[in-house]
Amino acid sequence: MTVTLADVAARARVSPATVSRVLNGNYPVAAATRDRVLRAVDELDYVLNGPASSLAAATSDLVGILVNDIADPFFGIMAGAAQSEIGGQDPGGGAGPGRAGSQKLAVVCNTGGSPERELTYLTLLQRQRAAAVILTGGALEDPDHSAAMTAKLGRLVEAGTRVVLCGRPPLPEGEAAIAALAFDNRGGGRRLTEHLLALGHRTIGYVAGPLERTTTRHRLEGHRDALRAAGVPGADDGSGRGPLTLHGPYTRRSGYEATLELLRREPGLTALVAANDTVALGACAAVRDQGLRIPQDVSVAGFDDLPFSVDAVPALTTVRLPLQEAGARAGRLAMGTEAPPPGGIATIAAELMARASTAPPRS
Amino acid sequence: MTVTLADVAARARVSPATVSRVLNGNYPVAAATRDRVLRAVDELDYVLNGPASSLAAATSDLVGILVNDIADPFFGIMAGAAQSEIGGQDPGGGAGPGRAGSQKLAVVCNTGGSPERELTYLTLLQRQRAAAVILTGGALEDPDHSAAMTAKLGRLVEAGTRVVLCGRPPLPEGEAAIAALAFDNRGGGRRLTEHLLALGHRTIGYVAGPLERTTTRHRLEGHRDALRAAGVPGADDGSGRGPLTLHGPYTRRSGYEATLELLRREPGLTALVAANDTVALGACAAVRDQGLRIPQDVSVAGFDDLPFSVDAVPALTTVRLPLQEAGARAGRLAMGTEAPPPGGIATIAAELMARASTAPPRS
DNA sequence: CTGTTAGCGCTTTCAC
DNA sequence: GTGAAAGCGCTAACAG
Repeated sequence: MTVTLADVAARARVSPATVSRVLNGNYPVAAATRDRVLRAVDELDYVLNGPASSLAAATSDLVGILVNDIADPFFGIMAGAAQSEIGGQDPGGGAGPGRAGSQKLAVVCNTGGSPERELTYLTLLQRQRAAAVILTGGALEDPDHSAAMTAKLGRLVEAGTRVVLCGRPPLPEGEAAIAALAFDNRGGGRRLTEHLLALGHRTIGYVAGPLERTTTRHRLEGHRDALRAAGVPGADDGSGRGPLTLHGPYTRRSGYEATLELLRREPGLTALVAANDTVALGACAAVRDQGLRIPQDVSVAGFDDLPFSVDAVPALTTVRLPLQEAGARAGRLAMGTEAPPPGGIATIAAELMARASTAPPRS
Repeated sequence: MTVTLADVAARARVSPATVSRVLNGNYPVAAATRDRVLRAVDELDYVLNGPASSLAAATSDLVGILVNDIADPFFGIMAGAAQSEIGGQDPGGGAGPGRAGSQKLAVVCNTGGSPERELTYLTLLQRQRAAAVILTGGALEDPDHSAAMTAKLGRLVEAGTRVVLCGRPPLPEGEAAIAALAFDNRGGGRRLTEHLLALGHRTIGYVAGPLERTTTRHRLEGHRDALRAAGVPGADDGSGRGPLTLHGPYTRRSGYEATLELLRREPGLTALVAANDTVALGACAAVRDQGLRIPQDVSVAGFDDLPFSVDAVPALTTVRLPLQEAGARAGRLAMGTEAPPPGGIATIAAELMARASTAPPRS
């Protein structure tokens, strides 16, 4: 029923091996022969059988990109940039319908933040003998899950799959073969709070991300570092959860509700730091709904500098993460077209974007 | 080196065939045998070889979801919902590390709006013998590309791949086997403009999406329909491009620049309709930068009702599309767990969300 | 530069 | 309920 490589070979009056060589373009073939083969491919509308080819070659052209939330532009931007580097080039050499050169198939897999699904996707990709896997965004810090991840990634590496971490800290046990592009969440968090402190704020609420996520912890630590350095007390009770810190998912709703609660607990609050820009938007809405003005009554800051943040009213003070660049670099690392950073680890700087949503406190 | 099914069979003292049957669970196997096999799988940390299995079975468990822009939540929301339906269930039966039941691998492919990449991805998925393909968002209306798409999708269907359109109108030549979930962009566009007309606006600018996209055309047609029905002239010069209509990509920047231009051309503008919410945000920024107030001086409206729209200041009037529901339904159609709509085509309603960014004109 | 020959690891009749 | 055997369609040595 379906056309096979043998059919093409017959029509082009060459051996299957030759057709394979033409298609893979990784072997010298006479121009005349190649043309004949290519013509046969087009005439028969032949499409390579991926599974068969992967089986024989023991590798596939699948590259998996794991994201925690595909509906969040934070991940979409990184994934899109990575995908462009991987599968974005023009199909090589004026390809006809049947061919697609040595194209890799970059695909994004949405874990929804679930550790089980993360592992499941890795198994599925391992099953497909994926050429590479990119893990984006913060990791869960649960020891069991960490161990399972380390083991699974180790097996992938062993099987020849390239593994790249993008916006995620290196594995605890530091598999050397795994390149990591880590965001400086801690430094960014610190600079953001320093900015607030410099403006004169002393009572600062913090709407943090979900517990046990590296991203959450690092941003929070940066915040606490700044507070401590300035000798501002009260934000840390030693448990890592100050009375002015509330945890929740990376959603607008979480920002809204946590802000209401924080404002209730501490009416003297003059500034609010959110886990990210989306949460900050919710926080802004809550502040406003309480009849307070931003930034006159309460300053609000986010993190990530997603595209919509500059359009918030007032424009959101935040910390810019070069998501596009990081994603692209991860894509190149996955393709092997860029050398891994020294030590396998690169820290990517986070830049403070001071805008209109923060100002000196009222009094 | 890597563990194969034969290794498992040897360890469990059964034949490879039996292991295969246990793993696929689609055949009677004695409980004792099954346990022995499962134990061997866990002990050896066996992972099925996807390509080999796909080759032998002539199908794979890959499901492709094509999106125009993965960084746009419009697509992220649909893709995430679809992916949940497809690969989101718990791995069947307390699966150990090696197994992943009959899990499908739902993957999203970012075309970036490029017709070539769209075709390339379809070829790549065809190559992998994908179980299903979901195409989301508006289609390009170029006749050549349409023909190529129709041909390629026809071939996919022929090869047993289920094809679902989500938020995309049915193919011109209407392949019966392709289910289509189409948004009522036209009706939504019409109701939005009717709302503006009812408020008293007569000079309405329109920042449209890219040319030759079904989504762009349908929304614009709805707008024109409403104008025509109300007897408002000037917005249509018969070419389908009124002087108050400007086309551009679905970006904030496009909204910003087009709005500046529109305001320059027609200072008497009292309302502005944008291609979508993202564009509307850019439009708002431009209006504001011109020293005009929203909605007192100029009303602004978007389309899609993305999550951030309600947080815009003022909250954005827009048209809500049930992206989540549509994506989930597309996922179920792709899995075959939901019956296709009668005739293979369902039109999904678009609901007007009148909010604070629109109000009666000044004078 | 091209053809021949073995498999790659799994599924699936067909027997038992 | 289980085993044996025959491919699935391609790639990759080897020859020539």
